[in-house]
Amino acid sequence: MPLSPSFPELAALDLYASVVEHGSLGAAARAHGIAQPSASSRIKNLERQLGVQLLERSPTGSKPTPVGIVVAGWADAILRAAGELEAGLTALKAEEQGRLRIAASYTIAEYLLPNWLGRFLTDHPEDTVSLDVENSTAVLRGLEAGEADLGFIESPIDVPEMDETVVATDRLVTVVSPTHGWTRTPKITLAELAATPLVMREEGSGTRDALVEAIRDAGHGEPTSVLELGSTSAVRSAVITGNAPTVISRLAVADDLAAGRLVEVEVAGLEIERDLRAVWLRSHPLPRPAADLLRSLGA
Amino acid sequence: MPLSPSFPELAALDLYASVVEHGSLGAAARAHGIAQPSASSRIKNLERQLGVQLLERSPTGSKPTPVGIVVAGWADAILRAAGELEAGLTALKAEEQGRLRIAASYTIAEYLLPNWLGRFLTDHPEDTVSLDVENSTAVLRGLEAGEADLGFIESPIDVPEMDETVVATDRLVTVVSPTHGWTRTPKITLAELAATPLVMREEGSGTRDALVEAIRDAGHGEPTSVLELGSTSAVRSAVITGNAPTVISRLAVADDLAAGRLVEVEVAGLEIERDLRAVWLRSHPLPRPAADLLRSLGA
DNA sequence: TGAAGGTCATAGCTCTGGACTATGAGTTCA
DNA sequence: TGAACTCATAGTCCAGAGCTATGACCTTCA
Repeated sequence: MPLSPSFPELAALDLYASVVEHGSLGAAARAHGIAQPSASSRIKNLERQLGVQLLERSPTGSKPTPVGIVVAGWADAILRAAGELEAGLTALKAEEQGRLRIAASYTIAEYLLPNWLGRFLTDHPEDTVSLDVENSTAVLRGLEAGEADLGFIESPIDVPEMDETVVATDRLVTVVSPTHGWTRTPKITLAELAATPLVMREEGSGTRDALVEAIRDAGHGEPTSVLELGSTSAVRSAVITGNAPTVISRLAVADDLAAGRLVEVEVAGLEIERDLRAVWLRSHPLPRPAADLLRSLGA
Repeated sequence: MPLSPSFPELAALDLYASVVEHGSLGAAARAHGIAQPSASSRIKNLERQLGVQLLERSPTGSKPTPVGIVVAGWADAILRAAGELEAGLTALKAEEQGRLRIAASYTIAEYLLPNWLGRFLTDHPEDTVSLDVENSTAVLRGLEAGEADLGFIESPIDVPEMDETVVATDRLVTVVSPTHGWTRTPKITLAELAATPLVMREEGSGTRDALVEAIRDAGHGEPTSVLELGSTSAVRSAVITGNAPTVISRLAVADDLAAGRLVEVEVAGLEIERDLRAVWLRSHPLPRPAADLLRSLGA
């Protein structure tokens, strides 16, 4: 569902955040490299679009109104998400040219790398990072071919000439919307899960394969799907607004769980964990930026 | 720090998300009520701004490229945050006119209510909600004066004529950036925390008071601050980019913890929990929309 | 095979809206 | 009292995004 057509633009929210931070329209204008009257009119326009007054203007500066404070918090969340896109994209765009060349699988690239890179680039402004998103085998191939310095993958490797270290853990979790009956049950059995139609990814997805295998190994046959969707975020949305459970990467729903949009359900006997690993060629000493990045991950 | 000046606008990201969802530019254009060539040029412009090709166009439709898939995920996170602002603001704007009138404290209004309301309004499109953001005493006063049907507060109440139910729990957590030494220590003592300069809110903030009290009660004197900031999000940012710990509401940093931008540190003997409660006047039967909302929270 | 119904891109026109400069009014402070 | 801030208004200008019309390409089906 598209946003309302009169929803303010990112540039306006960004400017507003700066006004709150600096305490004046003029200072925010300077920070954004625009003229003060432009800032003034942009904020006025923002208030018109949102339909509320955000600022108390005075000859000594501008302070957010009570409503403005709440809006500033929400705007901050949007801008943070935008900052991640920017950080991630910078690396994606750098392609082969970065000083630190990373190859990573989808899940890691989407949910973890933008943060890691953002932090890394703040600490090491002189470095540049390039990112390639591929599946695990392609990541390993890229390392062997010398096209990447550091790889991030989701499965254990079996390659003697590579070193590895675990940098994070992912787990498949069973989640439902907060109104679902399972939120009031202490623990679901694997048989119950297997008997319940789920929202699922299409066939061939790694997540789906792992779940099917776990249920089959436990002797409960095949899980059935009530809906099959082509992307993780489509599955998320369907579960939030619908009434069917799904089994999904915890990374993909971490913020939904934190915010209460989704609730995790414990399933007895279902424990699908995977370590997320950094890998690199043992024969080459780890380049300095790569070692710095690993260190900043606490690895 | 402002976003890059050529950062794409929300409208463009929103349109792109629709293209990925519908599989064609024309269909997305229809969903947004614009002409197909406008969508075409907007997406082309988006690709120019981001500097990457997002779509594989063909006479049968458009599919995201590998890069496009990753970008779609990031864009989705931005749009979700924008949706929350929209949901929250709709209620704020409704002021006194909503059928369900809510009064809530800042923390709940900022971090929880947009979700709750978004879900509630999806399930009950015929209802309207108005929201007032105030401190706890004002919330109770609003209920007594009949200006609100349902209140949300962070402290226990002591008013016999009110009913209440716990809808969520907040906890003050000690957090540091992932590079901080404490991430490698099993457990910090309260004395250590008290002896370490912290990033803090200004004096008078509820969070700060609770912490000071806990440390004083344990006989460790007064905590010191290395930096005092006026808003929760400013504290968050300072801890993420800096090297000092803070003690902060878990709700405010839930996504940072999930994404690894911040790490929680356990402090022996520091356990500051508060139940977040819905409250209402016992004398009035809870209006139907209010009861619906509480039910959708699982309360 | 050819017409119908999809896809997307290009061309050319229109006009809105945001940016700028210049100015003025209000407040604080030395 | 004047300098140095604050913000708002007025007037001008032009880039950019929207629209319609059209054409090329592909698939489907009678």
